[in-house]
Amino acid sequence: MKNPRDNPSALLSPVDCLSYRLRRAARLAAKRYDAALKPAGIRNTQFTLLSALEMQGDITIGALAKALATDSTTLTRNLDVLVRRGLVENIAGEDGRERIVRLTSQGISTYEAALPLWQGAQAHLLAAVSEEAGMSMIASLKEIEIACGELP
Amino acid sequence: MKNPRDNPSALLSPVDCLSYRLRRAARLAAKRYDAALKPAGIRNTQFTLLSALEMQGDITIGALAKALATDSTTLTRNLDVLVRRGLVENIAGEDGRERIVRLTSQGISTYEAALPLWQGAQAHLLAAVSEEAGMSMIASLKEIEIACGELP
DNA sequence: GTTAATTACATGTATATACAGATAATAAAA
DNA sequence: TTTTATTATCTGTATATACATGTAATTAAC
Repeated sequence: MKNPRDNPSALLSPVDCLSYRLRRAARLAAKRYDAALKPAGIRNTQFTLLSALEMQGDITIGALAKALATDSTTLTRNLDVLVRRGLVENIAGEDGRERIVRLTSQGISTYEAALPLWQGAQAHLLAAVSEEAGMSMIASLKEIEIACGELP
Repeated sequence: MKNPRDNPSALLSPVDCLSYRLRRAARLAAKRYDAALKPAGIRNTQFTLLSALEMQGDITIGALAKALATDSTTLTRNLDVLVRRGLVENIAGEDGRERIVRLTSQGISTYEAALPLWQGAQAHLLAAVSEEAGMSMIASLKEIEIACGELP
């Protein structure tokens, strides 16, 4: 019985709800990363935005939202926080409807200060879990995303 | 190279941030469960609360917060929503500081209406992922929680 | 070329989340 | 027993999240 389809009842109790377990693990993990990133003055969610902007360069809200699989209205407000703090700036795009965002020099500095802190937290956590929950974990999470993304 | 410790650099790029991947997967999963639970008029987060109350019976905020690994202040407000909707009620405990919560009859009805909807979503998702991302997934998530919980 | 449809983003509203600090009640200490 | 400490919960504040809807700009239709 290697496949859950062979024994679906095994995970059909609400305590094993995939959404609940993901949410719960995400909450706890967020705390650890937040603690590690504290010296840089940002949260793990903000680190994700900074790293995405650092990699992608100038990008519109819509494109970034798609890349991060998040709602664009959420992204708008999350970015506003970083703009207020001077880590991100807006630029006018060719298309008057678009809002192009990029890191400021302060945003780059903050990201560079945060990167080793993040790496420490990531390495620490990966070292604490088994292989099953390490390398394969990320792959499994992506698999879940695909399964969730079947609907529009 | 079966253990991530043997090749830590593999997951040391922010796109593979465990916190980010968990958050992202949790967001997408939540959408699916929310859609499935819509006919019952509750969200997946609220379903978790109802199911916990259904199983635990009368319980204080603090005890429930510990069981759900959530902040008690968060729980206070999340429960308030359900109290406003008449699904949960408060009772005075022996200890004047405690607030004991329990399902109302309407809360029980809602839970019973939601349960098969939830089971459908859970079964659908489990059927869509491989064994690696199914049964072992939950175990891996719990392992991550343990790794995250090392600190107070 | 003016009108209609689409697109990109912002706003209103609501929930989820948690830290810091406040409040009230119980327990411990003196 | 009065004071002090602890405990349980709530409130203030801030971020994260997304749906429904609004607005402005671009494109397509006519």
